[in-house]
Amino acid sequence: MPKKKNSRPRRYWLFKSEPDVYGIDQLEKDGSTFWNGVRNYQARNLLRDEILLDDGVLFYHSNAKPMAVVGLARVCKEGYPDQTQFEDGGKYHDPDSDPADPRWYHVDVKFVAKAKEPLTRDMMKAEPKLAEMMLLQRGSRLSVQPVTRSEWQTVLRLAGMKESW
DNA sequence: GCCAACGTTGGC
DNA sequence: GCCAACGTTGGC
Repeated sequence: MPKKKNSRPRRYWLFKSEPDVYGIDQLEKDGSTFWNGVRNYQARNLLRDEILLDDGVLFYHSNAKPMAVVGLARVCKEGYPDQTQFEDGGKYHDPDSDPADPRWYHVDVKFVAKAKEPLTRDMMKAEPKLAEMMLLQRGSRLSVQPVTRSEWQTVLRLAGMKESW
């Protein structure tokens, strides 16, 4: 069972998405979306237990030209079961997941802002303050990952974005 | 519980 | 298109 969610200072995250599948423009148009289809336990634990209402989300385009942080979102609904795991024949169907104890969770995020210019991976790599960022580490594949407050502030500054909530 | 084989992610 | 790094699966 999910542990009790205590109130705590806002935390920061980076969500990866392939723009061909779901990009920042689509999020801007939709206003908000559920971040579904994550099938990795480490990411699941974050989505279910750690990522809370009003947390900040950097929207990153992976497998794209350019690879970049392209916008800002915020969590508008905390972890709840991803229904696509129960859709028979669906792409995200997991026949081993028990509806009484769902295996996969997701959150909803709301569009906040688009970067004035995409903050490219190359630009991020050139910034010493971001050297420790998980995104930039070799072999880092987690699609939902934590970002430190200092990294968050640096990224926002470089991308010309402001928190507006 | 180990680990080889396999599948996927995602930068290059 | 390649392939390194990871995660998962399944035989033993």
